[in-house]
Amino acid sequence: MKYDFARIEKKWQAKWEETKPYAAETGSDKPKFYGLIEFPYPSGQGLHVGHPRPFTAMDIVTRKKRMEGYNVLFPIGFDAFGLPTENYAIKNHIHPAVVTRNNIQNFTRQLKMLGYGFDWDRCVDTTDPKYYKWTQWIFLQLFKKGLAYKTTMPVNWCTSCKCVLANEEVVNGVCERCGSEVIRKEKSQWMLAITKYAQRLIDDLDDLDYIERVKIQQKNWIGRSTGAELTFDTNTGDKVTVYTTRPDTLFGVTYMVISPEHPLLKQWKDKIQNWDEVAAYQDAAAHKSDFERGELNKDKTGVRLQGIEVMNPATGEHVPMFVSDYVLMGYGTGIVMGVPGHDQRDWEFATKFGLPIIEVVSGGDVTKEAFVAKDDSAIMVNSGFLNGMTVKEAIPAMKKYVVEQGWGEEKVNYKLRDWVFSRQRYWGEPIPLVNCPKCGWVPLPESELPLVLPQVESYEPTDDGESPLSKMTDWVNTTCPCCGGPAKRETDTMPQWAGSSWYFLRYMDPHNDKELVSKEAEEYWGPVDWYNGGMEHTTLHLLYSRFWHKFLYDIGVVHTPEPYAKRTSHGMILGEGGEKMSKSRGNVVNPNDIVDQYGADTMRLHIMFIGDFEKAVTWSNEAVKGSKRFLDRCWNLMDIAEEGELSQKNEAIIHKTIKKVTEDIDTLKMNTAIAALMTMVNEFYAKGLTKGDLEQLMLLLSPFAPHMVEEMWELTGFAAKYGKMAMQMPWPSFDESKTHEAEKEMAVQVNGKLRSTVVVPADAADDVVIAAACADEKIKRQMEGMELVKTIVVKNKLVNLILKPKK
RNA sequence: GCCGCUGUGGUGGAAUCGGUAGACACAGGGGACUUAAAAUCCCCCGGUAGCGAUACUGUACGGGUUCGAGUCCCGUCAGCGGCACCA
Repeated sequence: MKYDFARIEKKWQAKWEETKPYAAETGSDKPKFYGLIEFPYPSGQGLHVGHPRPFTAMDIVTRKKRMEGYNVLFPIGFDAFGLPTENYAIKNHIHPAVVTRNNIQNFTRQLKMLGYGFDWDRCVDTTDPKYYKWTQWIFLQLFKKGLAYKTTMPVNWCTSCKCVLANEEVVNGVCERCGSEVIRKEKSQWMLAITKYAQRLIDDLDDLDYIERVKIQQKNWIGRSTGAELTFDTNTGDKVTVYTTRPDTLFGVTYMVISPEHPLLKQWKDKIQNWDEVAAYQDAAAHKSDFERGELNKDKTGVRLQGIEVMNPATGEHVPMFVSDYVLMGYGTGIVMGVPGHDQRDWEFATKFGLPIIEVVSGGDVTKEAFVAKDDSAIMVNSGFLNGMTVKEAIPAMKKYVVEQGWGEEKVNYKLRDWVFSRQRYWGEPIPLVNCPKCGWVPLPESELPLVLPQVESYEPTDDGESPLSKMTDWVNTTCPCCGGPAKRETDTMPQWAGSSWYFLRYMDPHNDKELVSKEAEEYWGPVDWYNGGMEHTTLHLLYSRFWHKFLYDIGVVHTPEPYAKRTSHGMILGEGGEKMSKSRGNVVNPNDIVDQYGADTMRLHIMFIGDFEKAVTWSNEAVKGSKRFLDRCWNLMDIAEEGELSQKNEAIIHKTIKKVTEDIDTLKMNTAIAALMTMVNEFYAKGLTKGDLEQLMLLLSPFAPHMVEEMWELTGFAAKYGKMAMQMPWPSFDESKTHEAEKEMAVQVNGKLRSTVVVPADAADDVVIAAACADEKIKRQMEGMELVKTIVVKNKLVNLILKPKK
């Protein structure tokens, strides 16, 4: 009989739909396993070939876990708020909710076509008011705890999306999503105080089973640095405070620099003799985009503040002060001390403005460039009491001294900024706050949640940077929940990242209308045991959701401080030619086409076989045939399998393969697991097999090719025999002692070079192996005129004979 | 500039703790079956020399450690990813 994948896949998908073998049971006595994949954004293009890679991998992991006796939660949902849908809606004059519904339907159909074992009854949709009620609820809790605040600040503004962006959404100075220029704009925005959690977000990484590069990238993004804040006296009577990681270089300070945005400048307006010049510089800086301002190798610019002088407490000397845009307002104090001898930026600035350069750490030539010591054993010079110390000694010594003298204090800084949380767009969760002229910002009572997104005529972004909701006067004008007086609703919406920051909790208890998640369900399922997703979300979704989860932990909603016990990441699928798949390149592969031509099981198998899961791989339509061929060969084994239990002749290969597949699935080495299965099948063809042998193959193959295996399971009578589907059987176990062959082929080396091989009994004693090696014809020839001076035997692997010419 | 990762046949990729480099596939070549094609089955497939046994050589490059290095150490080059005027 031919392997008719189209008929078989349809048949089993219908059966699974009906009998729900993937339903997770909250509270079951079995050990739980919660496997999670990043829920997709339901775009209009439908499923991309990139989606099945992580989905299939986690599907295989969870199918194996079920067979190992776990109560598995493997859910799916849709992260459906966001700009592409909104832009499509604007262009085609269809409501975004309608677009979203259609896209979700399409995605659902495609995901079911691939045979994933999702518990569909737990499906969530972030745009469903029953879902975003709780997104809004979490925001209100953040607001009540003072972690959501509104402030006016320069923000990233995408000129094309007409919307603010979080720092994490700006890549190389352009919008992460549309690639348009991002400029800085003063706007009043809702912010979330993620920086309050910076230290915990670093510290708690230590105990998590995340792949190392994710941890490193998160730590770099949070960017912790330790140093000191130093306060200097000025001739105006005001004090200025700087942050430095190198207080030991205080004796080398020859000037100070203040950021153009610093409020102190305005305060000094009357004291700065060249105010007009300074104001002009401030104005110019304000008109530069972040990209222009941050451009590499750019000339240092600045203006000296005439009339302002700062005293260096270490030397008692007065140094000039400048305004320059190389100092950022958002980091440290917005003022830095200039140490041109030992900071390249300061050196460039000092050189340009003719400022003195003092060497305080020896080892370089500060007349040519700043000397930044690579290790901390360089010696301090020209630095009073620090002279002769190494940098390593000088830093703590100076910190201590600074504190004793009352000049400043030790300080930790982070590059992480608070999260800009409002967006001037329609298709997002409304922020459930009301602005009352008397009471200020007032939260909506929780009983009034969800605050449903109103129907509007036009959801186009406005040129004045206000949300489309602002034009809905009926909706905007409301009464204050606090005093009952007239008040206005917040018209900005939440960013795309809001709904995805907690969705994994909703899966645990998706239909609860009383709570975000019940205590019982959360304590049973939490935390997620294994979360796989893309590297591109490391500093966005992954960091944001860890932050929200920690907050929910603090207010007692969840029982663990971290949401995900384990995090792995998959590589991208590239188009033919090794380029990123894109419509414009015309190299996009649609999973539909592969499924139509070869079937879902081939698609699943191939996307796992294609290469190392963590690395990027190039898609090749040609190579798919190999995976189909393998499934055909598995199918055809039914014709040659003889009656009988597990056979003696195949025992070793079967146990070896069970071991390999079991271990490889746990470490996501799906490609080598499949290679091992191929090797076993090749051996079955060479040696013949029994139905008992075939049974083991079917069980091992079941997570990879579930449709075909169930059909084979039925045809070979095992379904009737056990009264279960293959996927419901226990995972095969192996006996370590049976994984070894009775005889081993061992390599024989002479002076480290391979010269021959010999076959000896497994685990043969060293002298037996050496004797066998010396008896080998090829080795005998090598040994002529030589004497054996040493032997090295590696059990079951090789023997190395060290020969020397006879005297 | 800083941090991290990766360099293996024509191609995708395998190689526990340092132990037979190229598993498993794709492509290619040869053969069987067939009127023919597809499918299937068998054989070959890093390079050089040789009919062959075999020998030499080979994991980006240059050194080193070791009985033995794709794997460890030092240096160089190339590519990828992240961060980037963060004081």
